[in-house]
Amino acid sequence: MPQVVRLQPPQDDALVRTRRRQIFLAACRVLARKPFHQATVKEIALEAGLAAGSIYVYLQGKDEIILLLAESMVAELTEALPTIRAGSLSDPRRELLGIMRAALDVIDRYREAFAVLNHEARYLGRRPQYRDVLKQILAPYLLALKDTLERGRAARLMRFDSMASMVEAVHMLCSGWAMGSGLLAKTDKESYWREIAALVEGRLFVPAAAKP
Amino acid sequence: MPQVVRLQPPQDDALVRTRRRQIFLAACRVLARKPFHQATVKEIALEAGLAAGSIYVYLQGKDEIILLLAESMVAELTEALPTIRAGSLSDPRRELLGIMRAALDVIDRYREAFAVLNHEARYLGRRPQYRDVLKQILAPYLLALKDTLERGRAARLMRFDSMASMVEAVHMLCSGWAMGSGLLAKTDKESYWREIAALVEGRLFVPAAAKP
Amino acid sequence: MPQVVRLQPPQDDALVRTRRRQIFLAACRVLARKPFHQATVKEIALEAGLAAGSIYVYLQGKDEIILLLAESMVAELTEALPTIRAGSLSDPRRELLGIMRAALDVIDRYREAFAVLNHEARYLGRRPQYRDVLKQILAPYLLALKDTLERGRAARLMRFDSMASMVEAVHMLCSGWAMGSGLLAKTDKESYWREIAALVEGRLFVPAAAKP
Amino acid sequence: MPQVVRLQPPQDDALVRTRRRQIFLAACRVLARKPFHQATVKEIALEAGLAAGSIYVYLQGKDEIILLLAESMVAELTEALPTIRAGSLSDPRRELLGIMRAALDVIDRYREAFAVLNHEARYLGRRPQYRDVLKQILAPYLLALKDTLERGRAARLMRFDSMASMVEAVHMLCSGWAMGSGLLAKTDKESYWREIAALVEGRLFVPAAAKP
DNA sequence: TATGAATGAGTTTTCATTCAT
DNA sequence: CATGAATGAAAACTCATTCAT
Repeated sequence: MPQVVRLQPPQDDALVRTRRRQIFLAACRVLARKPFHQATVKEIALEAGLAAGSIYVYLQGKDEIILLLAESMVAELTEALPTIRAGSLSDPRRELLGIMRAALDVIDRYREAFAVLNHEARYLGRRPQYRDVLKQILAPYLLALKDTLERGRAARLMRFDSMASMVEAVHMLCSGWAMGSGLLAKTDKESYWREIAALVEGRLFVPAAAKP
Repeated sequence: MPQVVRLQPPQDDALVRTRRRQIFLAACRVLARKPFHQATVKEIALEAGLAAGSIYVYLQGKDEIILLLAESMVAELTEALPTIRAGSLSDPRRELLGIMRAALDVIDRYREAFAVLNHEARYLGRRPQYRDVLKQILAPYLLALKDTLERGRAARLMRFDSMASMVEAVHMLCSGWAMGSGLLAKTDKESYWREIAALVEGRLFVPAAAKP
Repeated sequence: MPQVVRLQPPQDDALVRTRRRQIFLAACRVLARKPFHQATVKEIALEAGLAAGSIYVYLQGKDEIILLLAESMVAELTEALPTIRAGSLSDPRRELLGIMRAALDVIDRYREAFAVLNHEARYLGRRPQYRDVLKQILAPYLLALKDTLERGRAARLMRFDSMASMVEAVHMLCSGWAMGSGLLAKTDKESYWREIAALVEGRLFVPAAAKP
Repeated sequence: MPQVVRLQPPQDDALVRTRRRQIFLAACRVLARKPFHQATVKEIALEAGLAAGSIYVYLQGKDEIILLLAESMVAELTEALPTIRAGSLSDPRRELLGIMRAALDVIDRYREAFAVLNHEARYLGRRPQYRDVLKQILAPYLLALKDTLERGRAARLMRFDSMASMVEAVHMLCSGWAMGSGLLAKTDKESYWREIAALVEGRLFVPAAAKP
């Protein structure tokens, strides 16, 4: 599990996990109301049921809230992977759609916080000390995606040139949701999902008709 | 043209336009380096060749920089419309692709600033005093889009159920670029454009073959 | 006791009282040197032995310093009331003079700060959110005055038409001190007091000779 | 006429007087709405029908507005003196009451501005460069008062110990009006005047009955 | 661990004043 | 004389972070 390196890590036990979960959920609630830089550390701490200063026992600074968001969301996604794999009956196409749907669900669940994460990570990722940590956090999700795509190509069920741009495109499709559901109107998740699924099936999957 | 109401705006219109353009370009440069809330008003003013306080002669507060971004980008887009219409030979399909391409170009030109605009507008738009101004600023672009789509449907060249969701979807496709080109890797604009164009043609346009 | 409502006031009441007293005394010292709008919050904080930003733990903004002045002065006056009543032997005339003398003493003790309070309250009182708070703060003093005057009239020891204008007149006599002692010369408090006392006795009290 | 010493006085003619009068009246109107330090130079200039920077042709700085207030009010009072003297039939007692009534009228006419003048002059008067100018401006009024009082005493029509404290007391009575009419309620000018007149007659004038 | 008062660096914003036109 | 755009010093206020308890 991706764990941020700390000088004096708190006694890593259930308490830490509980507290970090509290903080994550509190941050999501607060960030649904106001942008990252208007949300104060104190506000998030209080929302999490902690005193203003106590957050620093579990986080080294405000920026780490961004990492915590990424970490927690990826964790939820990762937890769903075994079930998805089990339900895909070894068909990489089902598996891909399953992963994408799971990502969409997580993003939708923490819609506002995801938008914040997406925006802030852009800048955080430029600072060397965060760049690697971020990559590390995202790794489980990206690896799963890549693995599924690769198996799909190997089995001649999917077609595409570049793995990198493919992974990226899939991620963009998923996260486009969070963006679209912001500025303009209330998009319907299910109809958005149907669009995505159709797009993926049409352009990525090798047509079944081509196989006789 | 959307113009923010000011108590005592400077009189000289040409000067105001020049200065606001300077500030817009300066803001784009600064926002390419750091997020909105880390970019200080002073920094943007200096980048624009103005003294720290002088920005307040042309802007009522830091938030208005966001409005200025929207205003300036939409203005560039709007200026391109006549040419697009002229070149479309009255074919709404060509026109739609032209508008989308123009939007993509503007977004790509001010990539980082657009991402900031996109993110901050989400929060700005919640405050009533900004909501309407934002709508007003976006209106010329959205109206042109709507008009083109409507003519396309009337001429039985395009097909879709809801106008509103269509406008939204098109906008999402265009702006997805700015988001995607941020976090992960450097996407190639032309290949992204080909994806968009293919998607629009395939799902939105009435197939030519169906017409004989 | 009039207490300004705060979102998250510090919990420890004794500490709050101590700090607010420190700030009050510091403000008095600073306002003896310069007018309210030239006295910076930082200067008052430092004079109070606090860091620049710490004043905002106990005050919501600079304006509240005015409220703090009123609150503190009225509190000192109110504390003296029991002693005054005890020493007046149930004679409303003695009581009235006692209250007026106590007011004069408080005003003289914080002469400069009182002048500031008097001036600034004029403008603060126009803003609805402050108007009621100010009234609430002054209430204990005005009520005591009114009560004494009413008992004096009921006992046929004092004579006057309007209670409201009487309260006002008495207040003006007391606070005239702070104003008079400013611009022109150093007036002698005791001789000013003799004037006031003579005026009140002569025009307000029913002559003793009229009672046989 | 009291004139502030200036390095490069504007061509002293009717224009200067007109402009300074405009500025004075504008300042009175603005200061009726907000305190001195919230009233901007620009606002006063515009209210006077001048551009923001033009005020500096007639004033050396914002502080001089205070001097202008004093100068203008004293001038109005001084202009009334001949008429008062003419109507007093050489009776210093009538003359004193006339002067006081004239002062009360001026103060009432520019009530809010007078309160500002009264408050700010307290601090302005401490700075050496302003102290003497202020004295010079007030001189005509104070001298007239002193002269009348002295003639009253010489003619054995008035009685008092110290001339200085008498002048001061009279001034306090007059200006108490501006103060009293601020914080608490709307005092009636005429009833206030009757109080003053009675007070002066009772305690200052030699009783007519004592003369036979 | 947990607290929350204290800190002070950093930001936005205002506005008196200047000066080129 | 008149203008009003430009300036930049100064001030109020915020808040991430620390640390004694």
